[in-house]
Amino acid sequence: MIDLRLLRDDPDVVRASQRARGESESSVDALLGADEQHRAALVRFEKLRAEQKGLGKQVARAQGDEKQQLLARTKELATAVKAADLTVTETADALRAAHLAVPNIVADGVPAGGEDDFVTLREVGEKPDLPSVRDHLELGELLGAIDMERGAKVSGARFYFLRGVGALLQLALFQCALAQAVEYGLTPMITPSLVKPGTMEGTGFLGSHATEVYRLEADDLYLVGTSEVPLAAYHSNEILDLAEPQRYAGWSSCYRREAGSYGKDTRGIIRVHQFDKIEMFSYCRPEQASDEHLRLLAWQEEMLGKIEVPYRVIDTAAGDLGSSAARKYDIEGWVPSQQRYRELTSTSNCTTFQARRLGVRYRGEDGKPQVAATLNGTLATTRWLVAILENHQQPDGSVRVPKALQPYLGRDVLTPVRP
RNA sequence: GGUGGUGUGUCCGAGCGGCCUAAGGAGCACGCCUCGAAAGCGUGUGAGGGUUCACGCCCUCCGUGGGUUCAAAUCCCACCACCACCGCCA
Repeated sequence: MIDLRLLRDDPDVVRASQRARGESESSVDALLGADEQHRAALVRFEKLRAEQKGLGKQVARAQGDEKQQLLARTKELATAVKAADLTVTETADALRAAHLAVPNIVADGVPAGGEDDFVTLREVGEKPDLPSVRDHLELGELLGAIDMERGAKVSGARFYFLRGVGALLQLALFQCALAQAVEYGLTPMITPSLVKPGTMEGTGFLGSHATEVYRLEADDLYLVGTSEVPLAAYHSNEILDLAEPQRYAGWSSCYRREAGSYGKDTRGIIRVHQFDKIEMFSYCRPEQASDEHLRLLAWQEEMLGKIEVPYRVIDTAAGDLGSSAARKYDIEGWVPSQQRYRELTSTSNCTTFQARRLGVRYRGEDGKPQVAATLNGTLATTRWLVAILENHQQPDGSVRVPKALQPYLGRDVLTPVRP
């Protein structure tokens, strides 16, 4: 949710942000109107309520006839108060709905436009020169590392088994990532994969992402699509000490319905219903957020360096940000079989947008609670295996293990289990 | 799954229809005392919102959501969490 005070003081900033996203400005005016109506309703209610409380005290003291007269008046008042209260509730609900409909204000410097209007900040690493290219699934099958066929037999399309060196490789990658996180002072976390509706809603994933989310109807719980959800809600309705940013690295399985992506990336483990991920999450003061964002990005690049995969860093355009983010950087790794870059990480600066909804605050210099800023960024996912396998493949189908992962895997090359 | 109990401010804890504008204590902050400290004494001590140029005034919040009443922390209903015991499973 955006800051309503900012909206009242400077609605044009919000309108400009909407234009950059390619979204309608009418939602801004709807929010302004809802805010005004709500405040008017509040004033009316509070006036009546104050009168009711005052009279209530007189009733308590009065006797006989006087009491009866007072009771007659307070009865009328009670009806009026009830009606005014109902109006407050209604306008509050309308305000909330209008509030939720306005996405975060785009940060200065974010490229305008849609999905294809990103700006490439840099390209790093040498693309491998491969005489013949096997894709990750072919390699995964040769190595006995990925079993899509049985994934489909057991669970359906877009499910898979990681087996043998595949399972070990993922664990090695994740342990490596977690070790880096710990080295930089992040608190490692293993988080719940099922969350309550309020948690899912509070983190903003029931908005435009709603169709992406698995819901367990019998228990009214949701499967998370990222540990960002439990990590963001972890400190909800708390007042934190943010002298230093509080940083976490959450390890969880992630579940996505991938509705509307029929036919896209149907081969292999690039787009699947379930995968694992280590997600960094940071709570900090708003004025530190953009520095913190670059810090998360640097840590992601360090991890990419460790798996020795060529990548590019892109500054996502406003129209492709998602509602919570003010700015988003993606790192895309080179996928030789597709001769293009594919998203491996994403880091978002949500400024105060997410924290406001979740009630995450800190004490400012004056001791008053202020809304915190939140940021998140990927540190490793199952999809990285695609880039690792393909970029380090050798003509015989074996795969070189990046140096940084060797200690965690206990070997420097993965060899086919069948020719 | 069943039965019973509990849920109050930073914490402990009283309150069980109307001076609750939430007692009392602890903690914390400041001040006095002191060479300094402890003890003691005094003062203050939550969040959100509305309104106002401002001082201030007002409203909401006693697990959550409903309800009863002129009036709810207090009564009723539902839900949630925690504790205890029983059952079941490992």
